[in-house]
Amino acid sequence: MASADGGPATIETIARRAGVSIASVSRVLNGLGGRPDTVRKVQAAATELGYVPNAMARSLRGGRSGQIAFAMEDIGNPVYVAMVRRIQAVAKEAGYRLLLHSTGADREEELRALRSLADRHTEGLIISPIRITRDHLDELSRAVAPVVVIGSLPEGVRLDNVRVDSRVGAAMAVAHLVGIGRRRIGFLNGPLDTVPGQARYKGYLDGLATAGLGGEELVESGQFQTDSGAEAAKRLLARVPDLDGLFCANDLIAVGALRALREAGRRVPDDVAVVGMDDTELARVTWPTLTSVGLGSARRGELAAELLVDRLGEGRDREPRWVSVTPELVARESTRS
Amino acid sequence: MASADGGPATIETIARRAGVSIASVSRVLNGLGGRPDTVRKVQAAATELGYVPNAMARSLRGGRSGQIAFAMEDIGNPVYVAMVRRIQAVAKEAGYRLLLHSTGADREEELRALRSLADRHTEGLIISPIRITRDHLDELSRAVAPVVVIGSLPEGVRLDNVRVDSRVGAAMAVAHLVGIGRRRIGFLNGPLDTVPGQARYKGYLDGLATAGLGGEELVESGQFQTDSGAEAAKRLLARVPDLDGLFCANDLIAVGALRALREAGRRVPDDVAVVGMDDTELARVTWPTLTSVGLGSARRGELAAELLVDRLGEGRDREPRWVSVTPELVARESTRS
DNA sequence: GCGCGGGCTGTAAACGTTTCCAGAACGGCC
DNA sequence: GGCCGTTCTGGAAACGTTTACAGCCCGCGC
Repeated sequence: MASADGGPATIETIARRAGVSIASVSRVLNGLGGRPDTVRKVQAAATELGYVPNAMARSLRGGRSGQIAFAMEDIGNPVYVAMVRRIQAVAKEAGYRLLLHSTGADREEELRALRSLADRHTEGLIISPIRITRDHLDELSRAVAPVVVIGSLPEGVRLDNVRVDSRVGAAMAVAHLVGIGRRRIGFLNGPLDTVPGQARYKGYLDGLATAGLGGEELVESGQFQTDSGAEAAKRLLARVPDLDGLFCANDLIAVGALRALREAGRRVPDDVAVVGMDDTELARVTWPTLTSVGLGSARRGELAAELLVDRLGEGRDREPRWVSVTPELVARESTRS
Repeated sequence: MASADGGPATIETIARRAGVSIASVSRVLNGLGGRPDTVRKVQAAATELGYVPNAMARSLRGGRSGQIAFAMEDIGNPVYVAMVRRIQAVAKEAGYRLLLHSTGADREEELRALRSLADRHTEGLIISPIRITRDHLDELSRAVAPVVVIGSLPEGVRLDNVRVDSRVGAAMAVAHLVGIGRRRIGFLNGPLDTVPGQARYKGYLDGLATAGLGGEELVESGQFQTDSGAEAAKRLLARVPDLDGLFCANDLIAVGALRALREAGRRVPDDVAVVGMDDTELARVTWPTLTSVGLGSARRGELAAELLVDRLGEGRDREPRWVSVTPELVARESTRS
């Protein structure tokens, strides 16, 4: 139990009570040896006083805060939930606490996260930016502590990086739709000026070209969100009444599309087959359940966390490492033929 | 730009370059006056050196870490997403960072969160425990820094608290089902040994009693999760083939139930009308969209954060405050008559 | 011209640790 | 019993801030 005498116990309090020096207290509490009876006395005093080390003082001296951070766009997107879970697990395993920044894709917020590296609050950062500008990269490379990026980086950037080829993933989605006999395949995308928006758009074109369906782009863009997806779907249906396949740039958009299709009286998959992307928990929950291209979000989170933890320990000076994960299509009811 | 000379700039570096003492540097940087030319010199030096104050040193001296934490059961549950969003907003507004603990309802994990109060890492904690034992309360009341509980507390506990009467909410759900003519109303609950499990169960009974339908309990219990909800629904259907209304203790369970009902060939709402609870984003995404009893999760998060921030500032010594939010039923397709 | 008050300034202490260093205690060996 | 090597110990410095305190300089009023 904590003693009543002026604030929480410190090593000094313990030292006095045990009749030893603060240096000995510190050593015993950190398991660095000591004579058996010294150890006993110190431990007794510590538990009697309900001692808890002051993390701030420890960090100040040791230069380690024991915290890492993950900056993502939006905690509401289930794709990040999967990442956070695994990052959390790896971080905890390695003795780090996890700080979460939900940036809303706001540049200012991302900078706040970077700044907490500079103020020593946070020892390392995992960031998953959806827009990457030259500016961005400069900031990130100049950061005073290790940064791991989840998402594709331009060639030559010297940062640890976990990526997935979502262009290939998008092409897989189109190929799957073609494989079940669809020919008028639309694409609901997020903003084109984002990294994933670009990659998935290119993959969609790749897929059409491979199937010999090129030449006509049935594309609508919006945000990577449900409501926006529903609206985009409505616009596309109005433009292309004989649509029979639909690829959506993420599961949230797909969920919106399913709703819009239903409201327009189209049956899924009979009239229009739908494929989402990210393979989040949502895909198992909709009706019909949603075929989706998994981009290994849990795995990416895990890899990123491992890279970061490694760089904070052993791998302090190793070369930047680029790791990648391969997309995988999970077929469900929305494309049953 | 940071200077190359041995590590990041400190007030000492600045002091040397500006030709003043570290005390003056500190004062200028904190806006505590100084002669105009001193101020100018210090500010110039600080920006030239790209100075960022070391948060650990500052916390050590000032006793403030600028961090608060939120401990919840599972980041995957959308009900917490809503809370986190608002807590985040309030915290940021008041100049605090938010640390998230996903405890998995594990006692050990909750204790870890409490311990980070003791080690001064975190200045205050918002916790939403689903099980509350005497033990729990003792720990919480004994915490060395302010704690706000989201969830109902027994009488007499001296802790800030934000609550919602989910018993009344559950009764509302049943009343709504009765109102559209349902008579064989089932209930899919989470674990009975949790606070929400208890309250919702009682509310279900209240609802039946009010409608004169008491006497027969069509209840199945499981976890507060989708898959568990689907299984519970299956069991209930097997037992009660003529079920025509179903109240689920949260939206995740309801989503599972919708799936199970569909697989069993029951139409919603024609054969079985369904009501969920929490009114999460999921409710707008399912098909049919889900009628759900909202428990003001965003509002509860916001209130809790405000209580905590207040207690960390002005309200240091005020009496514990209990705030409550009223449930609200949002009717959607799953109970359209 | 002198004394006085007010603003600035610098020195130093404090926050609670960890760790370097020199010296003390101890055990074993001849 | 003396010497040596090992193990353990306590004093003190260091981490980077903030802040109490005392001294300085300045301008003002008499």
